[in-house]
Amino acid sequence: MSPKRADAERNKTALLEAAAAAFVESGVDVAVRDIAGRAGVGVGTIYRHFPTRADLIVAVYQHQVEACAEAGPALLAAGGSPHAALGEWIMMFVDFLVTKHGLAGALQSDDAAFQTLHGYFVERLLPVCAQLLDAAAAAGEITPGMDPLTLMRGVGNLCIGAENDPRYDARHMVELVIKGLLI
Amino acid sequence: MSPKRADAERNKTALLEAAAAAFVESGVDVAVRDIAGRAGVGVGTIYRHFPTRADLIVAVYQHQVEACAEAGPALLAAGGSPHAALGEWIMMFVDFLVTKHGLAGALQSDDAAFQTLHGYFVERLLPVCAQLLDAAAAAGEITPGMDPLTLMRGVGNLCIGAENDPRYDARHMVELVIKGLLI
DNA sequence: TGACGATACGGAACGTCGTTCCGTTTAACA
DNA sequence: TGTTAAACGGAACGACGTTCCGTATCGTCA
Repeated sequence: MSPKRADAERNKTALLEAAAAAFVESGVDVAVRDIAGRAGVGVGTIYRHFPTRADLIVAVYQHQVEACAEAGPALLAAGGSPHAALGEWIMMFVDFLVTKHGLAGALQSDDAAFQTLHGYFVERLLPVCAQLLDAAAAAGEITPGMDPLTLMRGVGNLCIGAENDPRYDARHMVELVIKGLLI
Repeated sequence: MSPKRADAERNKTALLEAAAAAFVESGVDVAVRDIAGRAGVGVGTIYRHFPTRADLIVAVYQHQVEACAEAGPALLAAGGSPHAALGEWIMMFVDFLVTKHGLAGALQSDDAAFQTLHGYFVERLLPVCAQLLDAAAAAGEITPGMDPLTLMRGVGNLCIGAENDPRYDARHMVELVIKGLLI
């Protein structure tokens, strides 16, 4: 499964570090050549390790997405109300998204290359969101029937551009949504 | 003020029609050459009449934005509660946005060329939104202090991608926001 | 250790796009 | 109808994502 050759492994690591730095500095839409330059490799090497930009983005942020996914059940078990847990979890997701320049935008792009990215987030986080919604609905705190995908996509959309314009308060919008979920 | 030469006027009209058709078919991100081809002109002619893509988009949708702006005071004067008027007005805005492929996305783009577009929407619709918010706050229906720009941008963001994925219900998300505004 | 085959590398090359620029055309008017 | 200024068209340019292949390097085995 892991690459056989040592140089391949080295380049993959260098690319992940270079991409992470480039994403922070220039957003996830940074030019492929920039990432390759930072890592000291040719552009061909990028495409060999990460066939699409989405693969690279997923690899860079995998750990943080995983942490977010695991936080869901933990918040639910912490003892507060399910609706409060849902609210806190969503805010964690928002905090993650708004600090990644352009990630929220890439998440909703209809470009075929980003389907992998969208798919990964949905696959990993949607069940967590659904579990929190179910718990809150079972507790009679929110109106049942809220679609988890719509909620997650909506929250993701609300984060778009939040880092560019200080006048736009994405967190406030998300708080309105969470409040609007209540019975 | 109006162009002196008849061919210039003709081309401008042809471009507006071609752009409107192209936007419907391929979204507001359609290639410049496509629009020029539809209108039977060279690409240079596009840039002469509409220096930026935003100028063209604004020109195409100006009438509908104007209608939306004028609907605000009308809804307020119709006699219902201010919060209901605000909700209806926002839904009008949503109905407008979700039928224009990619317009919501372009609205929040941080590309400098789209500042004109963003600026036009803000300039024309923000005061209307502010008036509705003030009326609802004065009536004690919503918590005061909601920033109109945040609300408008948030609603616009919620509409992004709504036309591409039938599983995502942008209107439901906006309804949650409107409900969340209530005291 | 040295040579060989497989694997991975680098960057030139290609197509697409937005944008600019200028030689050519054409409308307006005297 | 001749003159002139305005407008036109599309070639040209640079940036970008992506592909491709000649070359370099790694791992292995005699």
